[in-house]
Amino acid sequence: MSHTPLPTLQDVADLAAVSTATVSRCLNNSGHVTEKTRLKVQQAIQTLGYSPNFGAQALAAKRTNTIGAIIPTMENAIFARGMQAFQETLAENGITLIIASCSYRPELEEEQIRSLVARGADALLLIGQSRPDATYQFLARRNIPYVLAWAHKKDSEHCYIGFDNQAAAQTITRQVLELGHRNLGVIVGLTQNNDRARDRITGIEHAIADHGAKTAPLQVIEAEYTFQEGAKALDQLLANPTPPTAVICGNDVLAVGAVKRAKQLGLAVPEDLSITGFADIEVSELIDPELTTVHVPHREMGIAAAKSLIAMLKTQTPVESHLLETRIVNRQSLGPAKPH
Amino acid sequence: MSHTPLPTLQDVADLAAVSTATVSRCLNNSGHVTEKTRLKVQQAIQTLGYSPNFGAQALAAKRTNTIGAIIPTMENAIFARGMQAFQETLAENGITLIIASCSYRPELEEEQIRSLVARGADALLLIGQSRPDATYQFLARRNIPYVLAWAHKKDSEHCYIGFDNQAAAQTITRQVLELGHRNLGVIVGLTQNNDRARDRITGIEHAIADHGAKTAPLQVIEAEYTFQEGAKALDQLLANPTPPTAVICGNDVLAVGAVKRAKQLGLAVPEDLSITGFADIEVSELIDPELTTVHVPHREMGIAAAKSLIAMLKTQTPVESHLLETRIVNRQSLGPAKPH
DNA sequence: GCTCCGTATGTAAGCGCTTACATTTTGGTT
DNA sequence: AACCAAAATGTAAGCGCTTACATACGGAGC
Repeated sequence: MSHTPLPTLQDVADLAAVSTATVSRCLNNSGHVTEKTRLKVQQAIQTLGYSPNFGAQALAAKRTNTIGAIIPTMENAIFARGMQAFQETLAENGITLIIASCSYRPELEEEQIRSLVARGADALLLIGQSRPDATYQFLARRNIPYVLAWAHKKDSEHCYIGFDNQAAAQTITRQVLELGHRNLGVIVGLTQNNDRARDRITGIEHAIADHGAKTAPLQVIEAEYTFQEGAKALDQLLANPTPPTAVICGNDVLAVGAVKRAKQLGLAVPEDLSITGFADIEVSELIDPELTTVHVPHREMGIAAAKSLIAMLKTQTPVESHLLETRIVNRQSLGPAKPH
Repeated sequence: MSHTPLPTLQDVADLAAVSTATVSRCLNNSGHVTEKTRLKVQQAIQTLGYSPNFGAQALAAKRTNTIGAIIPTMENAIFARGMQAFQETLAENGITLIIASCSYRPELEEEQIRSLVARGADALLLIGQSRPDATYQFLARRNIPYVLAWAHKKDSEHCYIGFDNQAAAQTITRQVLELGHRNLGVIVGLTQNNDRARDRITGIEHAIADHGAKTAPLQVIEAEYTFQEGAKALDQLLANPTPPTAVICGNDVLAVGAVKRAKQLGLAVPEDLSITGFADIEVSELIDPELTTVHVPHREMGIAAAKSLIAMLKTQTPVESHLLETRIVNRQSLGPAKPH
């Protein structure tokens, strides 16, 4: 299979009998072109099957119309729906998304950030805030706009597009306490490099402090975000001489794993043990009993993040943070504490 | 925040007191550079914080080190693990992955293919084979290598990296028949634009024909790949005056939805109704009873696809198809037919 | 009809890299 | 010490676009 070289802008210009500048102006509809010539050019593009060369465009225009996102994981559904919406919104605006994942490893995230920037990403979406100052400086140095999603912090220098993890955890914990539970267990992601997980623990602690009732000491287990780890964590919690009557999970994946394990152990959920989740991803409705969890506005968040980034790119100025609301979805896995 | 312009290759060359050609050779380690000068250059790159300009690199080298993948959906986990492995393997070879999804819509896929190529994808991964000739011609015209994953066809002009959907479906169906089931239902994805789904149905039909036993007419329901649709499809199947005793699903998501629905309806799985899946994704072990399903070598497939594409790019010649094995994972959702 | 001005179009200079080809250096031979 | 091939390095011509600036054009106002 031989191939004639692909047509270039020049070829189009020649065929349409105009200059390359005019063709370029048509392509980027940057105005100042008569309808008549626009048509001529369009015609030429059609017949040649022309399509601009990406590299040349990027080099000359100093932008790639590419936005990068680095998420902790693609393996489970936590970020899937949000990213989908993010992508769709970008696509509507002619921007391509490149996703990388970093397995919750900060040094890998750092590497991915550099790689995406080297790849020409015009802007970035990052998850949460905890990363070295050097990284933020790097982005500032290159003048790369970014938003931090899945979290929120008031009066920050960064642009957050997310929700208040602490408040959300606090709310669901309050509800658990109001149902009479006084011995709580917590299963949460590895807090080492995960500010969201830490915030959720803080929220739980605050709820307990605020409520005032005398409670057993809080038992916290950290676990990787897999069903299996959620199950193992539950085992640990139950090994305690006074096991909790309610387990608050920092994540639906963990919660669902815990529910499954509880059932295997012959515990009725929520009669013998209440379990709550966080995120409201699809599986939470799959498991029996269905999960009572914190609903996170995945799609809204993705859409808002895309819009903010696009605005930043257009105006070259920072954009306000955007706080989204979470709410409790009451399904079946949370019930009143057994009277003793 | 002002910024001095980013350092260029020339700056590095100046600082290291060599020519730009030498720096470029270091960067692409294309040999012919003394260790001593390599070190000098490395040094200069370090102190300047230099990073190559993507557009310029792409323009000059006529390649972007980018590979595109267009998958039907990111919303559920069907392709997640395979894509993760694909990505990792590409990354090891310095190649960036851009993923797009097309929601099982062919016209959208077409658009995405063009868009990824326009963005400079050097090669593509596509799912299955069914798409217009024009699309394949487009790729040939641009000389873009591609592989078709998640499927396999002997003696094809295309390079397949996948498994035999028909054979796999046939095998699990045989097992169902051997357990005495004579009235089978099928829940499968929308076959309209999904050759894998069609192949699986064919496999089921062949198994029945081969087995020879007298069976009730096969009832096939098509459904979108969501838990809810799987549940609805089961309802339809059970509405039949002689409902099936075993339901073969073309997909774990559908199967899991069906299992959940069966339990809601008070049917014991597999005592009252057997249900099988296809894909062996994470949720299949989550549901109770755990799903008996067809295990698909997700990661191997992703890795093989990456390697093939890389080889094609390097040698500029086609690469052999690669058939991967599936196997049945016997868990709990398939049991013997009730004697009547 | 002439001037003036706003709008449409053309000209051409890069953008920062890769690479074919030319040139210099190196080190082993005689 | 002179010679020569092989290896290392340098030179410079693009790659295909965008865009600042220059120019051409065409209608309004006098």
